[in-house]
Amino acid sequence: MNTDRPQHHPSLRAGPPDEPDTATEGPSWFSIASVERDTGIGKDTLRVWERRYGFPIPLRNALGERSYPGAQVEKLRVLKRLLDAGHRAGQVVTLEVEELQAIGAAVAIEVKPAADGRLASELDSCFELLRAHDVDALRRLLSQAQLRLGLAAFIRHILVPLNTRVGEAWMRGELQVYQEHVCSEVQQVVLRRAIAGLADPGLTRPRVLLASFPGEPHGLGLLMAEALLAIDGARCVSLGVQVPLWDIALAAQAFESDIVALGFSGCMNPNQIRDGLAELRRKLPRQVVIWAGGASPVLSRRLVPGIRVLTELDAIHAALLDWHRGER
Amino acid sequence: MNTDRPQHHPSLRAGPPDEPDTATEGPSWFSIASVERDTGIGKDTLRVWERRYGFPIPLRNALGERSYPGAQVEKLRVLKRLLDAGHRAGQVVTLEVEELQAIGAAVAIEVKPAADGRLASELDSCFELLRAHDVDALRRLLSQAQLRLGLAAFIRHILVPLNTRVGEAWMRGELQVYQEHVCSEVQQVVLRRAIAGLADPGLTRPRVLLASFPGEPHGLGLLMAEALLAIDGARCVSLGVQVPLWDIALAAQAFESDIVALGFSGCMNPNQIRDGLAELRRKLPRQVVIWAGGASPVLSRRLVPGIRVLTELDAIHAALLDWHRGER
DNA sequence: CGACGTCTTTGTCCAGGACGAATCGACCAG
DNA sequence: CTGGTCGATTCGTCCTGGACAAAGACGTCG
Repeated sequence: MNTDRPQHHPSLRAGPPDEPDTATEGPSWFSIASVERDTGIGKDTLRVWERRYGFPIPLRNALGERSYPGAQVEKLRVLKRLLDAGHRAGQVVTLEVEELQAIGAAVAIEVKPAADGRLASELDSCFELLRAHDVDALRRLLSQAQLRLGLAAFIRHILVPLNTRVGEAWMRGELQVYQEHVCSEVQQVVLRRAIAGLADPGLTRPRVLLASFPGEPHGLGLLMAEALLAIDGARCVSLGVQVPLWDIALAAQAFESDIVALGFSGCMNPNQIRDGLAELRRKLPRQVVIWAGGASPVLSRRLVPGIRVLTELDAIHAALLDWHRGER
Repeated sequence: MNTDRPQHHPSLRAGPPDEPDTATEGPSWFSIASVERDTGIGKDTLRVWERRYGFPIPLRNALGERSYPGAQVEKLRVLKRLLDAGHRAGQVVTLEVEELQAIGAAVAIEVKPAADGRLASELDSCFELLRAHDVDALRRLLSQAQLRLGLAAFIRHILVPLNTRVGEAWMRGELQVYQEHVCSEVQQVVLRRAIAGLADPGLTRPRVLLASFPGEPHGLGLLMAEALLAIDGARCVSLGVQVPLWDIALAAQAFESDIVALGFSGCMNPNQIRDGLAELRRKLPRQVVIWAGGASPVLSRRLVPGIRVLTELDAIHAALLDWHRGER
């Protein structure tokens, strides 16, 4: 379970040792394992891209191992997001970073529903606070918006558009990854507080189990779903992210869940989703409903039967009504 | 970025299709990629173990690809935890599951400081509620304990021992993985609520940036650290888990952090920790302090200079005092 | 009993070949 | 034009088997 070394290309040190890299620049070198971790692109894929498309072409360290410059890793990050969005490797791998960002920007302008003015300006404020690194003010603003709009509207009209916007800004290179992290963290704080403040649902049904598959690191969507479910009186138990299939099935049994709700972001392997859902469907008793939600494109395509796909959060309310009506 | 298939070993279906696997058993097959994800053991390692130690020996599907039975995956999970605890592969890989669990149980009985009676019984209650799947009662009990003991004592005397105990119980096979997930989730809810309830620290120093490296999925320790720091008046910004080094450095600059606190659980690759810390130390200006905390055994060994290692949460308070005294 | 050198263990990397599933694109029928 | 079928291509992942360095274990000598 070992050995991994970013940097230390012998003759290629970053700068004079007494002038530490200012963090805004200063080249670093990454091993293939680091790159896999940081980009989510597998080692095999990296090697085969090199062979087929001529990118990335890492340097080699004294041992003959690949040593990727930071700039290539950066480009790989952008590539990965484009790939997650449905682009094909052969089409985009050879392009320059600017072209990639142009593609990202292009999809962005398409969607601009221009909500009600107040919401729009609130959204702008959030975005600006994020850019200004004012975490406290952002948290305050979001909390206020949550109280004013109510939890459901807050999620629909603030959080979802905010996340979309942040993702697009990142793709255009206007936002750093850490700002996305900060944004998630703040949203999580606000959401969890709101959920905790909801009345205890008591012994009502349905009982919903929330989780995401192994390989799926994003939990924000799951949390939003939990909030919306809790509003409608469902009893939620969340297992958090990265739960093995086996344990989802066991938990559903232990908690006597009526519904198992899974969240999938775009960064998860489509095949894992498909096969995992099929496997889970097989493991769970027939009367347990499975809901699959999230931004992953595969969900829109044909899927395993016996799974209800909720491509947007709004669908949760309707699906709950259906459940109460006895459909499943 | 594709292709991964648990199950479907052609001639080896789980059971009659109209009697769905009861989830408590029912064999499944896993591809090598699934096993890597579920166990954290790399593909290369799995193949080399097979060659060297004769375990695991997966079946092969029609394509000649490895197809791991669920039982082997289960054993690999136990193995991984033992390895994380410092055991050597050659010593343990060939043992039977029962022997492995015996090893796990052995370390468990060593530590039994037998705290004050009330705490001990409270701990027992938590554990029992977890076993009984009573999430609501567990959350209630933890919340009450937090209010009664205060946040710091709550973390030290309830949460830390509880997690130790849950980990050991899992190792002995008394608890399922999903119960660990539930336990984490509940703790997270209670902790976040407590943190949100703390008074806003205002413009005090130090400003602390919290994060974990890519590859480190556990955020609970980070959250506990955040709580303890917030109690002592530090201004915390958390980036959450799995943040690329680069972005930690950028964020430290953007937020003008005085301290960067990293969390490492045992499941992270030791080399990644060592190299990552060295790299980060190089990226950050000298006046920014780096704290590395967590359960990972590497932290106890000699490490990069310029990093302060906090092997237990209690050390945070002292370290903060040192910081205020101007040491760094 | 501690410091040092040697042997062994162990995880990761490499090359390059192979293959199935998904996608594309041309063609044809309605 | 629309919609569907069928080969060609694309693309990610898996395979084998060899290699090597870092870290641990072990024995020896001061």
